[in-house]
Amino acid sequence: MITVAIVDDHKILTDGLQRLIEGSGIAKVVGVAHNAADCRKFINFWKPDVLLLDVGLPDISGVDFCKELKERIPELNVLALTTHNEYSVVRQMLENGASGYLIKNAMTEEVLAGIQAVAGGEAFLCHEIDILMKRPKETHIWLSQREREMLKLVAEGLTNGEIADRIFLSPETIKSYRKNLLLKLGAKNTAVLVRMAIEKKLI
Amino acid sequence: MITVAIVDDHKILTDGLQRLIEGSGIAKVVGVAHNAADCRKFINFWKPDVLLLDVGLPDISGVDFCKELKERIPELNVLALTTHNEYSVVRQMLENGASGYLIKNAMTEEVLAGIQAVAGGEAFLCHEIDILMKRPKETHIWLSQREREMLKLVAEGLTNGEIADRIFLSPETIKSYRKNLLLKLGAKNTAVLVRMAIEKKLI
DNA sequence: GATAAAAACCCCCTTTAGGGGATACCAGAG
DNA sequence: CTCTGGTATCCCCTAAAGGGGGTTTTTATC
Repeated sequence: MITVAIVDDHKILTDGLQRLIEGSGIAKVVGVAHNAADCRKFINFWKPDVLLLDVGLPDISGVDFCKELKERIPELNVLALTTHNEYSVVRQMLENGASGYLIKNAMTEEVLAGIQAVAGGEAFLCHEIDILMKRPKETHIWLSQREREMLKLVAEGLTNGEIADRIFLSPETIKSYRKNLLLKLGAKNTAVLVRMAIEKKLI
Repeated sequence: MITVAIVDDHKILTDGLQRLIEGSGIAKVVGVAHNAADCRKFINFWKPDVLLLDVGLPDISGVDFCKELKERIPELNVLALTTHNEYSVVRQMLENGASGYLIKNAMTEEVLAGIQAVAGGEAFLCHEIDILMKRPKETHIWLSQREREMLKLVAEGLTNGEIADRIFLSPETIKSYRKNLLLKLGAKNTAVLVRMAIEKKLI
């Protein structure tokens, strides 16, 4: 019997999910948490084969939390469970140690398939995400570290001069990065840039 | 026995919710849809006492769909079920005919309490939303129709001149509205304005 | 009938952003 | 060893945004 722990702030979902998993007969739920803090407390007690981890937790970004957990418990199998079907989020989660990725509008059977696969050490992507990741690279927007950093600061409302002071670069450099971001994302101006950055979950 | 229909694109959630409701003994699920189109097709066949309606549907805005349903079937009791705990969303849903409002991280018992209340013709807000709506008006941001329209256009990346052409006003008027929006939301510039507009779900 | 918003308009002036270039260094892939 | 991508820099010039005022009319509320 596979042991599963669930971390998600939506109590209605965790409740339903628990019934669903236990009703399946292939796994049992050994723990549930609604935030990262509780998960940290109990993870060593639960010792689950699979951790179903929501990326939209209230107290920490899912990407950071996944990284933290994998550093502390390298043998833990993390199965991401989110509403985001954005390339950038999936990629960041997988890069930070997630073994699988499910979106919340996936089929119920996919949850069980995901749990079985991940518990067995395999990777697992739900159908929709699998399709998404197989699309040609050109259709995805991917930014370098610096560009993402720049985008965050722009979205915080800093001017080129302020960003320059903050990260010790020339204001002209910031200007160039900014122009490049507009080009890469196909944005007309800062307003659209910020909107796209949020929509595509780049920041 | 109360009859309930569920409209939510997250299949995992609808599945779990169905088990949860039917396990409670107070209500039974007579229909499930994962988008607005299917809901439109079956709503007259289901004739539910309560419609659990997700605000984040893929094919239409929850506010618009709620309005549409209440116009077609005025006696329908809509119980909104969403992830948004923003004043503006709750207010718009209630103004457009929702009888109750639940957030997805509410307690399981609140779902059942909400269904019972709404089926009995009463209004229902889950605890967190109730607290939110009772907060003094000053702590909420509320924009006029025109201001919201303006905010949408700004977030689309239109310049003052372009907005002026679009809605047949003077560019100077747009400028004034824009200044006022920055003031009202406490935003430093357009970047922050757009970010706040999205975060607070004002657009 | 007063009061208070919302809606629409106008001027001046400074700062910032955006469009168009160009150059240089470094690291890793082929 | 070349070639690409990331990083960092600079210049010119125009367009747009932002900060500071101000006025009028309509419409809803008390």
